[in-house]
Amino acid sequence: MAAKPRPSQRAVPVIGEDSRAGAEAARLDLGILEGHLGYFVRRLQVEIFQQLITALAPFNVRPAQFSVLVLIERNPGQPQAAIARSLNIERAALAKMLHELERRGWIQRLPSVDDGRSHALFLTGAGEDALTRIKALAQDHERRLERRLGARRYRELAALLKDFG
Amino acid sequence: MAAKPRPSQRAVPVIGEDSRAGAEAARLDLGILEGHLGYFVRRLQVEIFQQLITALAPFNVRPAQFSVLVLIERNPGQPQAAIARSLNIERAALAKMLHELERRGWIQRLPSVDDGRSHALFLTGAGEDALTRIKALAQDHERRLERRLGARRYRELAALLKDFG
DNA sequence: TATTGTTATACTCTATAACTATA
DNA sequence: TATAGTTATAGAGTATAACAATA
Repeated sequence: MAAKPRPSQRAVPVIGEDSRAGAEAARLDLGILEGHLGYFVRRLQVEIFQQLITALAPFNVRPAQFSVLVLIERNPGQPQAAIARSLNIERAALAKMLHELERRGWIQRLPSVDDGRSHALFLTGAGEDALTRIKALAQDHERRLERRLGARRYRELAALLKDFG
Repeated sequence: MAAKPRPSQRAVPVIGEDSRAGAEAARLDLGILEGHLGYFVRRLQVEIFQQLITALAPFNVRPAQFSVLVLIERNPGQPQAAIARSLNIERAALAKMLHELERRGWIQRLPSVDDGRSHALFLTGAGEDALTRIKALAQDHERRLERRLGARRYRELAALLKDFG
């Protein structure tokens, strides 16, 4: 079928309500995607992470590494499994990540006194120093995001997302 | 340093306002992550996509493939670059994805009449049939998501995310 | 010169499975 | 038997660079 499909090449851009000056490229019709929350959540998440990665580039830290460092700082002595559960990271992935953070001299793994199987995680002094500066960069990023979204939208989004856990 | 770090193994779970019955595992203190919108956007996005992937599993379709099929259906004859731009997908990644969709017999690439470099994209009959059913599964998923978030929160989130473009 | 589609590479993430050592 | 940590693998997503054909 469709041996001779109509070449319905409509160069007419289907733009939505957003018709700013010099809209660079034609936006296509999103169809049913307009009704899918996940599409918009994904786009926002990608934009935020791209900017966060750029913001943390001076320390070559990825968002996931940042979140692990923060949890270790706030919950010293916890085993890997607890960190992994709290952040929804696979144990295997976390182990690899911790090797890298240990190689950089930012974290320590000490044998747990309670449980011979587990490691108690701590930041080193260098890790604390690095994280202090990384957190400052992350806060700058967050303030830029707040400006980008507008203070009201930022606040409402945060409230909606936080009380759904 | 920290030759003898205090074994501050506090098994006391730091739980927030969410103290449901049988809170399975101790939630750790998220620290500064509580103030980062990206953290919560990411968690929601991961949950939505995991459920969507499960919902679309009968057709072995990934979210990105789904969005490409929808855009081709709604914008027949468009070249690959237009799809890639609209969905924020790399041209190279889209080319690979289209090969797979073509292999399944869901899409066609015809030489563009306007531009010798580009391919005009169309769904095949089989592609239209598949997409009709895939969209139904996606809609079921969306209704589950709406129930999961609550109708009010779902509606407010959608409104906030859609008008930020 | 710039753009379209393509191939190739690399790196991250994610998901599994299998293994050890402990519980 | 279950759990903690490790290693290995495979798949998907993302980001680049390079190339041929065309504009």
